[in-house]
Amino acid sequence: MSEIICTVDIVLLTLKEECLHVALLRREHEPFKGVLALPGGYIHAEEDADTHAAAVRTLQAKTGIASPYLEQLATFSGPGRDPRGWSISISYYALVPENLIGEAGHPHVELLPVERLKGLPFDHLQIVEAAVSRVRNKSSYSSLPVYLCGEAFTLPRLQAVYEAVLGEPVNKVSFRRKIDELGILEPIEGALETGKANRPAQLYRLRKEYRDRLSLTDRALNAR
Amino acid sequence: MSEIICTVDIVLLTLKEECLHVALLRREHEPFKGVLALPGGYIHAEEDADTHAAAVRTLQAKTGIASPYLEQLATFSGPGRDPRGWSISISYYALVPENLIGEAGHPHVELLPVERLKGLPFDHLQIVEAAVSRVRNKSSYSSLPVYLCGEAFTLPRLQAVYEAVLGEPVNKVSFRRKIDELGILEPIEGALETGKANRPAQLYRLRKEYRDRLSLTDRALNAR
DNA sequence: ATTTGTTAGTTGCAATATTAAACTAAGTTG
DNA sequence: CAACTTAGTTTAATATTGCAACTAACAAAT
Repeated sequence: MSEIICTVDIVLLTLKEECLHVALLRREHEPFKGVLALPGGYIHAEEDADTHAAAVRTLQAKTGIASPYLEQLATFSGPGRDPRGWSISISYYALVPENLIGEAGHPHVELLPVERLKGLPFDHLQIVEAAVSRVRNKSSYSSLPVYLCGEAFTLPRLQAVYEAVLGEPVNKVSFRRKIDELGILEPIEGALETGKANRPAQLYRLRKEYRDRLSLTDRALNAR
Repeated sequence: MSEIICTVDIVLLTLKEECLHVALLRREHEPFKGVLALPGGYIHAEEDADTHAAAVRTLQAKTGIASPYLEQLATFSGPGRDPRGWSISISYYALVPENLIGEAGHPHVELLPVERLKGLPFDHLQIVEAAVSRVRNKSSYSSLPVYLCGEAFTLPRLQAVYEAVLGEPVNKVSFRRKIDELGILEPIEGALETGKANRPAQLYRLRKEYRDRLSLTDRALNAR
């Protein structure tokens, strides 16, 4: 009955040079040994409390990155996607600030722009595309992109992050109003981003209660 | 490695007496023999092209219903959800008009209101709640609820369906404008809903290109 | 045949939301 | 200290929404 191969795959996304990048690793074993692929691995029934735990464990083991925003994306399946046989991949996506990959991430993690990816094994291209599409969609009516920022950031920076994810400019006044309505940010008292040749910007941080919870709006931030 | 139990479960939803109902069946085998549960079953690796095909097959076999709007919901997993061992349920949700369950559906299908469900085995309550929540959310910015209507329906009827799903009244003028913008409907030439003691309403049908594709708006139909 | 009641479908307008453009604020650089 | 640059706010125009009132078209009652 169940000679089904059960795995998890993680689409770890970050913003690098104002473009979404996905973290890939060279496979250590066959099939596709040496080929760049999504971090993933078998579910360990003895050890994992559920597939989310399997994804957390796998991401930590393969990339060194712990507890980012991690959400289930979808399950991909079929007899052809893995040459070893009928397989299931419960895929997750994660968003992290770029510096976190440099600091906590293993040195062999490679970041590639999500546009014009090619040569990915299995159905990993399809999985990445689904993740990017999900992130773009969700970003237009939620606080999702804040997870691409670090601890502290300015509103102009956050706006640039939204614009990079959405792929289009957004109105400054509307953006600030929507972010205000989301109620997710708090100003860091007395902390300004100085050093640049202009008026310094207020630094903000994510409120504690939204560290791993999204905030949603009913009106989109952009025009989609 | 893989003594993992792989199943699909389907949350088949319909509108009955203006309330969302879920289709349940009494389990024929242990565990939970005789208890009302979601239609579901093992993935057949020899036979199924993927989990979507497994869901279609299972739904057809257990309820007699073929090719409704069927979409993947999420994957539920863990050692405790099924007493037989570490298991995975790739769950799907489907929307059908009520009469379809009466006609094509097997006679032992039971429809229960999704509110105040209790006594469901496994984590089926959680799965139903996730499905209902997804449907409510998606309905506010898409054409999803049309799949709860039959072949032909009037705009006032469709509005009542939206209101039942969303759980709140929607503005008539705005509703009609949004539905018009969705571009999913075409009037059935010369077909009016007669017989009632008032002006007859125009009958509409879903355009061919949207029979299994949603149409989305960026502005919600309601206030959420 | 005409009036009454009821719901379908539209129109006009007031209230609300969005956005562009202009403005003020506050720093660095030359 | 004038020039420049970006932060953040204000104002006004534009677009969207939603209420209320309207006309339309039927059946049932008179």
